[in-house]
Formats: sequence, structure tokens, C-alpha cells
Amino acid sequence: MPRERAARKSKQMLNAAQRLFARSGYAAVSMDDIAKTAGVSKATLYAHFDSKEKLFAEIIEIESPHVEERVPIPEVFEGDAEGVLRNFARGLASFFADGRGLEIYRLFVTDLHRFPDLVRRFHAAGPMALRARLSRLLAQMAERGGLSIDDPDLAADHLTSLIQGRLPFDRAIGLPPPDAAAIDRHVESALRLFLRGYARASRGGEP
Amino acid sequence: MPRERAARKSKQMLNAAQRLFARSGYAAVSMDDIAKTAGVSKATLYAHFDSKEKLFAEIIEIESPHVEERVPIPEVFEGDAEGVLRNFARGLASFFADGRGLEIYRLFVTDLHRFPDLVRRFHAAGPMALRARLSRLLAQMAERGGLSIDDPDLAADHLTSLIQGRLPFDRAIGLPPPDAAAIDRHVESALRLFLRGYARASRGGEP
DNA sequence: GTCTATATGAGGATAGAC
DNA sequence: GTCTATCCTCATATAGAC
Repeated sequence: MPRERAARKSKQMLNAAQRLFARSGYAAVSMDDIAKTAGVSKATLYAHFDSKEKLFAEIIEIESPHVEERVPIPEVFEGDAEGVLRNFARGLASFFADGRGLEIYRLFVTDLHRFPDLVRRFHAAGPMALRARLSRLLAQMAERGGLSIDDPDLAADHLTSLIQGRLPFDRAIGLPPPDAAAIDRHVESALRLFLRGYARASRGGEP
Repeated sequence: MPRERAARKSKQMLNAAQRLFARSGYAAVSMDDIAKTAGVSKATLYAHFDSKEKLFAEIIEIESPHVEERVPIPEVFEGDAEGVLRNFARGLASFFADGRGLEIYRLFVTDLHRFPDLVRRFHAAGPMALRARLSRLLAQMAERGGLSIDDPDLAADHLTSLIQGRLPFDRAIGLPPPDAAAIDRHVESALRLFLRGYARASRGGEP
């Protein structure tokens, strides 16, 4: 059954490449490393993927749409706005705090710019998709809840920026991850600022 | 005059290395590139710097303290809080929007983590120093102005996070820089949220 | 498709003359 | 200190047998 075996090996190679690229970046990973980790020969690797760049591109294509799925944003808002936002905020903060988000972040910052067509696709499927979902949620909250939001996209960016903060940068340069309590404080303070800044005004203009 | 010439060549090499590392990152730059750009031989380069790593470390040491100086934060606050913060915000946003901040950002995210001692020194001299200055300023504003700030360090992080936003990430992955008008809108909206979120409460608690 | 073995080139680092 | 020329390792990519 050569077809099955080929498919299995192909997955092995993609998995190995994904792990290695994520851990060390494009330049630091050799095709030898990938082949060895996948348990195949380099020639087999090249039989499936034309070049290191093509292989990297496939990894990015696979990873990109998953980014948005790591953070919980319900499609429809019902009830507790603060709780929903807290959930999103904790998801996003943990994503950056643990090693997984760090690897993706560093990989993208370091290497993605060399693949312009991937940039466009990733940006649409990742950050823009996430913002769109958060934005729809915030718009619903503005309508039904106590928030005053003129521009939901902008508000989504503000919340995301506050939650993200220096987390990915600090992790990327090698600082240790914050513990759970620190993440919690970080999330709570960001939420307080956001909710207060976007609270319906008792008097005065929009934020 | 061998001493003068040596010093001059040393500067040439440091300049070349700085430009090349900033543009392409540690891995993508070869010692040949640096020597050629500096107009010296590779052997001369190695006579001055023991290794590529040592050379990179020197570049980081030189760059680090400059980061905080690119953004205007007065030591003493007088008068117009919003104007002072706008000035800071515009400086920071431009820093990330133009190519210079992008290069430094990418260089640090990509390569700094491999030099742990540099991480500590850079972090103290760069982000922490900047936050300390902004924090002192915000504390003064809370005292004399209309802001309600319990934890100035936290507030400084919030403001910086809002201003920074996705700017460095978007630039790093290869998206085009925002134009002046977009930066201005970005800065103004972030400032409005910050000032409103940290406004002295007419009623209700701290943010 | 998969392997072993290798061609080809690039890059970090050094030897030795001046 | 500076150069030219070179060593050596390692990485991308391929040839050729099975």
C-alpha cells in the first residue's frame, strides 16, 4: 500500500517541520533536521516538497487558520458581557503566555515577511478574522448592553492591544512566562480599563 | 597612525554590522557581508571581534539604550497632560511605523533570546527605563491633573500597549506602513480611551 | 517512493605574508 | 592590523539504485 504509506510519511514530515520551525525559526532548521525528526531520508523529503521554502509555506498555510480558533469568541452574545470578554481575554493572554503562542509569534515576526502571498492569506484568516468576530460581539454588546461603541473594529483592536500588551515581546526576547496570578491581574486590569473607557457616558462624548 | 585607523575601521565594521543585522537578522547576515560592507577583509573583522556572536552582542549593547531615547517623555510634567501624552504617543507610534523601529523590533524578537545576559541588560535599559519615565510622568499627572491613577506602572503599560497595538507585528510580517493620517487616528483613539478610562471618577471605583 | 551517497555552494573561522 | 588565500563544516539539493 504505497499510497497510504506516502500519505502517512507526508504527515510525519509536515509534523516534524511544524514543530521544528515553530521552535527555532526558518533559518535555524535544516532539511536534515526535518528529515531526521520525521524518520525519513532527505531525498524522500524532497520528493514530497520541492524546496525548503515550499515546505515552510505549507506549514504556514496549515497554521494560519488555527490561530483564530485558539481564542474563544462566541458568535452570538447573550447576557454577561464582562464574562464573555473575560473569557476571550484569558484565552488570548494564555495563548501568548504559554510556549505555543510564543513560537507562532516569533515564527511570523521573523520569517513570514519573506512570503508576501502568505502574508495576505494569513492576515485575512488570522488577525482580521479574529477581529471581525470580536467586533461583531462588541457591536452586539453596544446594542444590548451598557457599552458605548462607535467603531467596533477599533474597540476590538483596543481590547486586543490591552490584553496582548508586552506579553509576546517579552516572551520572545526570552523572559520567563508570567504565572497564572500575574496573567489574571493583567487581564483584570485591562478589562477594567476597557469597560470603563467604553462605558456608556453619564455625560460627555464618546471615547 | 595605526591607532586612529584601527578605531575608524572598528566603527566602520560596527556600522555595517548594525545596518545589516537590523535589516536581515542575525542568521541571514554573513561575516563576509559585514566585511564587504565595511570595506575590510574578513580577517580584519575577526581581529576586532572574536566571533559573530560577540559582534552581535556589541551591536545590541549599543542599540539598547537608544531605544528609550527615541520617544519623548519629559522628566517633569507641567501643564497640558493630554498634550504631553499625545507627544509621547506620536513618537512611539512613528517609531514602530517607520522602518527603524520595525528593524529593531524584529531583531530583538528573532535573535535576542539567544543571549540571556543581553536580555537582562536590554530589558532594564530599554522597556523598563521607558516605562519608569512614563510612570513617573503619569504619577505627577494623577497628583496635579485630572487623572485617577492607582498604579502608575500599570497605567504606563496600558498606554504603551494601546499605542503599540498591532503596529510592530503588522510591520514585521510585511504589511505596508500606515500613512500619517492613519497613525494620527490611531493615536487619537488610543488617547481618548486611555484618558476616559483613567479619568477621575464622577462616581464609581478606580479602573 | 524511498533509500544511500554525493555534488555544490555558502559561511564561520584561521594561517601566514606584509 | 591588515590583507589574500584557504580550511572545514554544514546545508540545500540531486543522482542513481532498489
